[in-house]
Amino acid sequence: MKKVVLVDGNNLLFRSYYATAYTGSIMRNSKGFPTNALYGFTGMINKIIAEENPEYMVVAFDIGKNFRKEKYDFYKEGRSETPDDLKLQMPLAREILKGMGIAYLELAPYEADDIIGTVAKYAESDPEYYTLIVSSDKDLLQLISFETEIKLLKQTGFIRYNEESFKVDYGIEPIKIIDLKALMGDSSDNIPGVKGIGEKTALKLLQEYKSLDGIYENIDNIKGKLQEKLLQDKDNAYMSYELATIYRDVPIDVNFADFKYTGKVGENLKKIYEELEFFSLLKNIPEVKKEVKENKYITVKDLNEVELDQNVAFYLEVSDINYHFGEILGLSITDKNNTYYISKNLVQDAFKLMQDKNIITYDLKKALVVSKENIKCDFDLMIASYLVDYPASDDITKLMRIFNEECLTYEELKKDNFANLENVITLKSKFIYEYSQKIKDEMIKSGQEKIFKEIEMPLTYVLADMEITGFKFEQSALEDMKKEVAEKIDTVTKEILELSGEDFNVASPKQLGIVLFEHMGIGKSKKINRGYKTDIKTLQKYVDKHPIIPKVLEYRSLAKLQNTYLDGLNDFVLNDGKIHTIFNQTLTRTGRLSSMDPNLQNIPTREEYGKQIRLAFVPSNDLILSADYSQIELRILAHISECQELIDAFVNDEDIHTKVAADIHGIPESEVTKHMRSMAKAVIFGIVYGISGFGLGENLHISRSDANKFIEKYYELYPGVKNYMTNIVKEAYETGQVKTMFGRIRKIDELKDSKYVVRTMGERMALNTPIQGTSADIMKMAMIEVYKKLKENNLKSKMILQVHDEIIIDAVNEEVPKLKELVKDTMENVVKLSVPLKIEINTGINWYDAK
DNA sequence: TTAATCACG
DNA sequence: ACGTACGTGATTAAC
Repeated sequence: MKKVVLVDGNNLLFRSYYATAYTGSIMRNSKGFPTNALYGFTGMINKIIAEENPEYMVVAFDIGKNFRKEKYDFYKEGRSETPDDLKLQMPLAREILKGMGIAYLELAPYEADDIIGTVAKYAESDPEYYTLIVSSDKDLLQLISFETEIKLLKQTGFIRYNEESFKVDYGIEPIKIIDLKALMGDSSDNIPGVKGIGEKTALKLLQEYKSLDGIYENIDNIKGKLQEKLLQDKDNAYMSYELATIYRDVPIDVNFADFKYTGKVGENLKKIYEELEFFSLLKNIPEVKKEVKENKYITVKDLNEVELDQNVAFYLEVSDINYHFGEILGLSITDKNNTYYISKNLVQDAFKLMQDKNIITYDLKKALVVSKENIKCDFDLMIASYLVDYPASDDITKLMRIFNEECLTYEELKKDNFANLENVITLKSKFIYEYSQKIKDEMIKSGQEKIFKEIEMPLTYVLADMEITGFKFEQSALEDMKKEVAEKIDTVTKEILELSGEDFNVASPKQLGIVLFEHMGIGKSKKINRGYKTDIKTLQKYVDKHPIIPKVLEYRSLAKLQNTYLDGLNDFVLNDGKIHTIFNQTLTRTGRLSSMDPNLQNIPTREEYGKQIRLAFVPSNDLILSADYSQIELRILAHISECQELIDAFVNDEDIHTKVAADIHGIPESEVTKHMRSMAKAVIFGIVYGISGFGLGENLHISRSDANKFIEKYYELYPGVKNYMTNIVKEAYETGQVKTMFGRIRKIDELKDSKYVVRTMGERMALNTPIQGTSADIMKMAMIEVYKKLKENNLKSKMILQVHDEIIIDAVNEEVPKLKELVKDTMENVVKLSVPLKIEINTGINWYDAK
């Protein structure tokens, strides 16, 4: 016997909706889309599957006009209109079922009941099937038969009726539910029945006279008021009979093969759950094993048998996303004739085989770092993709997806313990071979070939070397600090709990907000999503209000130090005693690098205490040398805006902030106070970011109008800057993009957005990107030059880090004088602007001292 | 998974 | 009336 489960879909949706809607606020996703009915619906469907384990399953829905309503327009009258929030969710219920691989049926003008009745009828005609109907609607009880059962859902739990148990409970045949309804009516459907007869009387009558007909045939045997009522409403009774009868001949195709439930989940289910933010359900989706694509390749046994064409693409797979921790798993090479799979023991030799070829790949830096081979490659598809705005993730399959080239993602590949390695990497090298020319053409067409050839590709080699070299990290240098911080956190936590008079998690912004702003009533704070805002800026306002505030601030900074740096960095120290970061060369929208695992570009320096983390960053040679560009972004602003006043100031090596302060106040530089200088500094930085009067006011704790005056004055004094800002934004709107001095492009789609906030953000990006991006370009060029000269001069000192406007060199003592000269000269002269570039160099026995 | 917070240029 | 400074990464709590 095969089990067919028929579900009343509408019933489930309504139940789920009203189960939570009564509170007034229903569950929605972050976009405000209602999700309560769908959440309950999906949960119930899952529960039915788990409890019933169906072989066949169909969910039926009401849709369109209703033939009962057409005939009797009072039918279901008085029922309140389906709420919009529920209507919105209905189509998605169908989508979820599709995703779950469950069949559904709907056909106007029939109701879900009729469809269920029809399918059940088909099932009854075939002895192979037996049916279970799931609903909370008692009307459906009329469908119970020897082959059909009902799981009648109750507020909590359910009652399961078969023919026998139904008879025991009701004392009538299931089909007599119709007669019962004809007598007692149904207020929810506005079926009249016989006035004055309820369930009890109706059942008594039916037990005695078997049916509605039986009752009227024996009407003379019924006495008094009851007879009167029955005669009075006879027409209504028969009409109600008709309305209550489920129509079991709905013209639908009933093919049980279509209803087969396999448990196989469709790919879109994940997307729907993500969209609805059903994270708990997401976790329970059985992993869809993608079909492994048919793919021809040669598994290489002996490299001597491989004859490669001059143009080759390769892809190297590594066992960990953080390739410093991974090992080579295998290599694939594609040329115009073949694709080869090369197992890991042959990889090093395979690179030798490719030595004199024209090589292309994806993620050259990874290959350089992991193989330690000197691979001469002049086209990295990852970098070209980055420049023309294709996905340039460390997982090439994101890019492949764009071109509909299906391939297991790295995560999927790894989850399976790399079982499909050969297939996957051969697909990847083939993809690189086939698509590189197209993306290269787009890159050249965009005018970024120079950036690609002269900056990004050479830089890859420099970064690979820096990553391989690493930064020596002396954990022991932090031992005392670690102990001290742990003790301080302990004390401060106790103090905070004592001052507040309650026990809570200080690290929880939500709990902290409640304690400070509700229980202690320290002040007001902006309400955000999950509670009160408790960031530094907010807390700072009340720093003198209550002694708990400075303690919380202290706790925060100590916890940060401990978690991120004192404890966090240790995980990244390899056996060589060094930290090897990964520079992401294809991530930022401005052209900057980023650093991760760990991020070495955000090691503390602003606060003296945190700065001591840098004591642990030591040379593996003799000294740490730091070379940083002084005010490079402002110099670039002066250059591209052609603002003569600013250019002159830089040419004359003036203190730019003092000069601006003096200009704004109309006083000689000698009279500029510290305060005036720092205000001017904030204004200047604000300008570079495209600040508003409001923002500057917030920042400087001055009124908005005063801030506006500052900005106005600034524009008046430096009209070139104002001019630049106007023009660059105009250009950005016209072309949809901005460029750096060296032609790096950033598309700014935000400018096309309909929302004002988004557009103004786009304008600020347009303003800032040419400045930040040009600075990034200059730094990259400088790094390439410095690297080249270190090699040319056979110096053993090594560049190990870049922090946007600063490079760090692990220096050999006797090379330091030469090094200082070489680095300063190279970095200052890497490009010629209308203002000089200025380098400051410091050295020390660790990173802390090199300042 | 996302939000809040905080570290850097 | 709106909503308010560019570019990043790591950690924790909350959902």
